[in-house]
Amino acid sequence: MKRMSSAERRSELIRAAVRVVGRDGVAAATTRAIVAEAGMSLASFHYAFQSRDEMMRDLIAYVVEEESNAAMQSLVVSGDIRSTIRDGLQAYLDLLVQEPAHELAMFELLHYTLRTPGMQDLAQQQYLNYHSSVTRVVEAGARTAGIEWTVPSVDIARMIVTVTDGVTFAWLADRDTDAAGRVLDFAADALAALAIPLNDTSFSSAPPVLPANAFKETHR
Amino acid sequence: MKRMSSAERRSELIRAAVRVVGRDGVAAATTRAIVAEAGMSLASFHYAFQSRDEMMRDLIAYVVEEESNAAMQSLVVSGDIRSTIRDGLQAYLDLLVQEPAHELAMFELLHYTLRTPGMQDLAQQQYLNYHSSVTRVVEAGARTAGIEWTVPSVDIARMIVTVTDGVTFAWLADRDTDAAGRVLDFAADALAALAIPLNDTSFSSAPPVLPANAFKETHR
DNA sequence: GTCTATAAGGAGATAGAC
DNA sequence: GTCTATCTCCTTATAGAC
Repeated sequence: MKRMSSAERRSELIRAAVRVVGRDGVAAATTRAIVAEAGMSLASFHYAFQSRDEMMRDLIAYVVEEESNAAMQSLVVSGDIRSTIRDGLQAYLDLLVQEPAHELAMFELLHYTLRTPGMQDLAQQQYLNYHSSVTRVVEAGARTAGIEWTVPSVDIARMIVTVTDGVTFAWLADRDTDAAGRVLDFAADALAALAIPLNDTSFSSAPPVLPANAFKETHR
Repeated sequence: MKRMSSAERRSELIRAAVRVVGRDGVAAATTRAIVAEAGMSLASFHYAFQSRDEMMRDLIAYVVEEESNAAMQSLVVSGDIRSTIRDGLQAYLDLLVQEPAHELAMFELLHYTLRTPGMQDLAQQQYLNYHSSVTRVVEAGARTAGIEWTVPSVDIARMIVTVTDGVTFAWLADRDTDAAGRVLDFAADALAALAIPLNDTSFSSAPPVLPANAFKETHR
């Protein structure tokens, strides 16, 4: 294989590992499977990384970063707050149905961090990241829809993550998309009940502007 | 080791495997680890089971059955429906905090079924079981609390499972018990809003009786 | 029925030629 | 820097003595 810097090689290996994990799962992501996917020799792996665990740490940091970015780039405001929430949740469900292996892989990676000694901190970081990303989306959504949350937005975010995680797990098991949709209906109603319209007559008139879109993938 | 019937040996191996999976995870539950836990020789394993996968199938059927039973045996009615729901959810959270490895193991087993070819049906069965167990609890709870659900009870059950799964995952990652409690507060409010009091003047007077307790573990 | 010993293969990691 | 060949360990599964 041609020469490349250690950094290049690490990045190519990580991207190969992401594909293997997404397709076949964490357990199948052996060093051999990863180098085969990347078209490298086995020795190159250990030239770039000291160990498989070191690579896994980097891989997890990489995907968490990627997902947090994805969460921010898609909130389509659809009139009232209830529709906005419901559409955002639906967009996540669509994503899940379209690429189930990806969501399953994210759960498996979390399990890996929870089971691997010395990596619990990474698991905590992973959810801290999700929750703060979704919090930002929730706050942007409130401004755009002209509402105010009656509970802290970080709690709203946690509820959204709770619902998407729960729906994901059940759907992965039973593939009942209609039932998942009914749960999202319920969640959207319940969350919208925590919003109150901003009294926008108290100031001039211009409704609070700000982001044009954010939401959709919710997280992960 | 002393002689025992094949059935006995299978059951002892499964119980040993449950302990290993609960303590160290699915990946650590090798045939060697299991027979060591059970105090048997490696050959005994393959005398009782044709393969490790066959044992895993039996193990999963065993724990699913166990959990479904557990769900039914604890609903403490605490006055109104909102408190009943909240207390049931809290009991589940207490269980999670007390024995996190157990809940993590249940998720890992579901992943195992989702990833193992020819076992997807088991995953479906697993959730069908949970949902129907919780449905029965939800219906019993309605009768005891004298309310009626405004949506099918199987949907109520699915929402409860969604919330407990989602809360479990986030808690396993960040161990934020207070935040988990706030999500459960919200869930209890939202679910209680789907109940309407039964007009118990329409019949004689005796409120619908029935079970003395069911709930608490919710599922799993 | 139950054991010890071993087969057969896959894993992570490394040595050493180029 | 990159490769092939190999080391060592651990896995599931089986053969064959008792």
